[in-house]
Amino acid sequence: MPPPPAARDKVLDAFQRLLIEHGERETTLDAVARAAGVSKGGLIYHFGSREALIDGLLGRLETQAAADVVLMKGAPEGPAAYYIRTSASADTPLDLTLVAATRLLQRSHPRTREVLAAVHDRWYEVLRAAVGDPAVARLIMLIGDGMYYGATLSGSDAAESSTSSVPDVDEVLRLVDELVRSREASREVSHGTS
Amino acid sequence: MPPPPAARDKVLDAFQRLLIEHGERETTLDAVARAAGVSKGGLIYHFGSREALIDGLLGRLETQAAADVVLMKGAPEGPAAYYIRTSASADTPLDLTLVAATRLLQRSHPRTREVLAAVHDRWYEVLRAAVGDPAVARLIMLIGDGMYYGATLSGSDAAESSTSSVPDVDEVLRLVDELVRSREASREVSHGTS
DNA sequence: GTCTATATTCCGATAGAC
DNA sequence: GTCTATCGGAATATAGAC
Repeated sequence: MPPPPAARDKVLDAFQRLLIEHGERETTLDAVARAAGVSKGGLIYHFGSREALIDGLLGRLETQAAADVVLMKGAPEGPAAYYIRTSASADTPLDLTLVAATRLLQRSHPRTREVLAAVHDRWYEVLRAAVGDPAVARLIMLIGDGMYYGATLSGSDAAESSTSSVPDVDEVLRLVDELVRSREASREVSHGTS
Repeated sequence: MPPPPAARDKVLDAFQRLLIEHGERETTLDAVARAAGVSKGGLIYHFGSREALIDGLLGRLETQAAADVVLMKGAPEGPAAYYIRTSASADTPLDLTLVAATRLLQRSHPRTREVLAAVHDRWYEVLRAAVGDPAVARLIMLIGDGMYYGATLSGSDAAESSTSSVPDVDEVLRLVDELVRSREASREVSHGTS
């Protein structure tokens, strides 16, 4: 398999960047082509339509997410800490693709939502296998998702939150660890009950 | 003060609905006017431009959020449980406005992000005042935000999650309660240390 | 493969009747 | 206050040269 054409990736990069910085409305084929440094005709050669561009973005998301699941499973600090820590940042290639895809969310267009939900579910499966308790696994997902949401609210420049409602990652990890240990302790007391 | 004109609210309702169901791109002035049952000229009379429509939406969000803060402070189950519980649903008037505003998020347009961040910060202040520990308050916010994010991923129709990664609200509340009590216990042991 | 030029549809906003 | 009609510009997509 030959190396993938660089132009395709440049176009997808520009597509993502425009979605994040200027929203769906201003992300026209013209603007994407200009930002990618190609002509509109050149863009259309790689992605035959606007829909094809979205498909390309979702395909990239699935690839990057699959690679992330591998990293997550093998993370030295464990999948839970890995998930929370990576959810706090918003500047890795996967983060950019994820935020860009979120900008395309809408009810009448199920594909984007389906891919996002599928990726989400795969992360959950890894978490569930790592921590025994499904309820705790779900809670860890919620915390990670909350950090991800907060990262999209602040403008990735950081250091501009009005109050100190932005949490520190290590602080969060400490609390989660505390909860997990508290749960294990309470299970030892009444092992197998109810 | 006379009762506010019904047409304005009908237009804002349609604006929100279209943003949520069809995204920013398809939410044109034409489509909003049609969905609201008025003509384009009639819409423009109330909102002189597209920007004015967005301002109207953000103004409504601030009003509804302020009312929600009052309810949150006086909630019988406490602000923390109230916040988590309301974050799980996505069909109250406030939820609709919030999700619609989220569809307008983009870096180059700071106003939407500022309003969303300000609302977020006010909720945090109530939480912080209710639970003593700021770290726990931040964690509760994260969990609520995570539930909100999950609610936007599933298509509000519910009952269609591929795996069982969607958490139950009461289960989450139980875990949070467990963490709060575990924290209080550990503080009694070493009160005021480090 | 990448470009320019063009066809067609549609959007936001204005003008002005009622 | 609410409507119809319309202008200027922009968006998607196609045709075809290089």
